[in-house]
Amino acid sequence: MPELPEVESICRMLRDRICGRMVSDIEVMLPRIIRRGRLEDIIGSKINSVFRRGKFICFEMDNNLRMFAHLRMTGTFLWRNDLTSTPSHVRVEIKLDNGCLLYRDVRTLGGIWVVKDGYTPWKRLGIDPLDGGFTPEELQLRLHDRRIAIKQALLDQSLIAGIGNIYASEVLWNAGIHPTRSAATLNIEETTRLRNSIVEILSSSLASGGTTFRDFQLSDGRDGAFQDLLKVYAKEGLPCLKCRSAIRRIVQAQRSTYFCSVCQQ
DNA sequence: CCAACGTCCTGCGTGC
DNA sequence: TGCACGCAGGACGTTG
Repeated sequence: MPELPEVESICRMLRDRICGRMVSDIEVMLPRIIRRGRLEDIIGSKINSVFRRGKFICFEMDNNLRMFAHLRMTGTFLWRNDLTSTPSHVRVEIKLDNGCLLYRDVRTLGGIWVVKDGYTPWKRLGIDPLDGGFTPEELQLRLHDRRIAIKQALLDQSLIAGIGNIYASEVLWNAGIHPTRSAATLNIEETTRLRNSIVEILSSSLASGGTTFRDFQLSDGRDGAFQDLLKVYAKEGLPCLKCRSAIRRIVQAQRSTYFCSVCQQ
């Protein structure tokens, strides 16, 4: 499940390959992946820039067109210099003048939007954790009136944009905060710890993203080096790395949460 | 406004 | 062995 570090890593690697290149052809194998607009409209366009907004990827074209992509659970972009060996589950092919960009998505929950005005595929997008404005005070401001569990608040993209289910558990363990705590009950010390854990974990994961995705084999996040950095996610029953007590798993809002009931209060 | 829940989708692991 | 079932979860629409 690509979260901020994975999506940012993908953007950075796509940038070198496709910026300045022209779209020569399009093939859509699964039409419902295209959520808005017609992908064929970008044929003949040159790609000016690639950037990330939360977990969305934005491709900016030279003729006022934009293509957004969201990878959801299993989406990924693969680069091929030629199409001699096509991987499975490729839903969209975007042929450029120097190779081919493949959108691969096993569970097909992801989507692509093609727009020409100021339309964005998101409703409300919260602050980016790697943005300079993401201060403890800013986080406190966004959490102080939320009575939902802090774990759920971290997953709310309209509050903070980019954290997914894996890093939500990791961040709370790092900050020593219990996942079921109401977001509004965090004091400024705890909020500061949480803010620092978010920045630290996302940054370090991003830093190791380069090695994870070398050869442009971008995976769904479970296959990469990030797996080795995880401290609690999917570690139920294993000893906590701080206190050795067993990591527990609970379900919050139909999603798994992993935590240490001793270290996290 | 907030909060909770259903929906979409397929590969894989489990149990009988 | 084969099959049915449940689980994984991101974002949005609907409902309360």
